[in-house]
Amino acid sequence: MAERKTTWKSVRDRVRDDILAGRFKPGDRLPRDADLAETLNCARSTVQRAMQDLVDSGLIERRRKGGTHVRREPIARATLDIRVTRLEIEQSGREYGYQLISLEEAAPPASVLAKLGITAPRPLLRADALHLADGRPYILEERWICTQTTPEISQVDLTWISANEWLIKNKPYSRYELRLYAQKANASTARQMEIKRGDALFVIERATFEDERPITLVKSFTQPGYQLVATT
Amino acid sequence: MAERKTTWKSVRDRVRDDILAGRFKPGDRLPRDADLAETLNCARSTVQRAMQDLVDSGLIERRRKGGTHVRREPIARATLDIRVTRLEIEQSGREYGYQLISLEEAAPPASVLAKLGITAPRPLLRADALHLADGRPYILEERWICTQTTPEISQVDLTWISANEWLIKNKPYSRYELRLYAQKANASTARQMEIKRGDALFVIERATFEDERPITLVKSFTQPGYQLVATT
DNA sequence: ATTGCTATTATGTCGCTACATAATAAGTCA
DNA sequence: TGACTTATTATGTAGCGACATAATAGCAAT
Repeated sequence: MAERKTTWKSVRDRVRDDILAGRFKPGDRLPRDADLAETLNCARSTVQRAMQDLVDSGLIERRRKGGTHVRREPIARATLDIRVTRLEIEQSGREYGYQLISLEEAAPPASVLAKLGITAPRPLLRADALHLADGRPYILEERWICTQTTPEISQVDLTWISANEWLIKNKPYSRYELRLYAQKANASTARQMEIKRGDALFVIERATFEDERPITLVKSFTQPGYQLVATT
Repeated sequence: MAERKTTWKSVRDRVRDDILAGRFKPGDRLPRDADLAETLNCARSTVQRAMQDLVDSGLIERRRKGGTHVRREPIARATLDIRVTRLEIEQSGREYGYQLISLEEAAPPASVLAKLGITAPRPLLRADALHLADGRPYILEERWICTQTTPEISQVDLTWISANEWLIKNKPYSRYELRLYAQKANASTARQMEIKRGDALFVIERATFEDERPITLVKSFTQPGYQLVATT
């Protein structure tokens, strides 16, 4: 009899329901953890865990002494999983192919330096490559690699190994920044991806850092129709 | 003396560093929580919290009895915060404007029904609107609203209130699906957004549900140059 | 050999206590 | 009155113990 147990998730769901049902409105103050624990007949640590989860999901705000409040400005928070391109293709049942297009040391444009947080202009290694699914262009990547922080890359034969896979295995990062946007395909991109010039491309741009030191910046131009899906 | 304390975050960082530095390779098994707790001189619950965080960030996998392993296929996980358009504009210091373009009951295309999980074809309420920043088109939204699950919407004057804001305040959702992609502007979109036909638009498509019952599907066509930024 | 029960192992969850920390309010002394 | 100290309040973090649960291994009966 009685209910089986009070898990922190059930507490979270209950509080969330209260908020979503409007029993607590944006800006309202929620009961203290201790009180809630008593009414729900559980320990405060259980409530605390539930509340922390709601903070992470962006529904509430908590301040010491100030208490817990429903966020005034709700935000929708979603999680994106970005897989390695090879796996993304293989796991969808298609055959993966990789092709190095060019590899050279070059002076990056200011925008690239800015995104990597580099102040003094310096040449970087640029590697362009194509990921193929069943032999057809799937993602074109334009990559800038910091030779200063990753000198080992110069000894790797990127003709066969994707820089991405090498870096993932050999150069861990502690932080990264993602930028998502749309761009028209220019002449050379269109040619390499076998699409029409002017087609709308979804671009995933990722800059990785290790301890604030830049490692690499990669722009992935995806085939028209590509979608990134996220769920709550 | 001795070190001050062992926080679960310090444990997490330590384990993460071990993995990133290659002391544990993909697929390797990590020590049991209990052992780790002993060597680090802390409680198992502290280790457990640290490990759970690493699971959430996609670095490791845990299975009861099976133990903790470094994920073989690393995934990059990022969190996106999607704010209400009005706030996004206001917080960037620009003036927000809203304009209803059209409002009518219509038969949605199959793709819309599919994304909302509706099997039997039925008319939905369609509301198109424009969000303006400093008087210029910023986001064009094309929205389908389930009148069956949200009949109250028909009594709201959407000429002045954005359907988005009304729904957020009055119709909570428990789950949503996000789709991000790029699309060429067609003639009418281009006209409404005051851009050129064929321009590459970044599209944010969101379907919200309450308890698996569909509420609304909205496609937000963003002004060229729009970027979505996520950080770890 | 196959099925079924039991033991083992490692993680998952929860309660309780204790102390830390941040924010604020109240009080105190010059 | 103003600056400093102290108390209060509510959340944050950690420890420890206990039991739950899932996955596996081992053993036993047929």
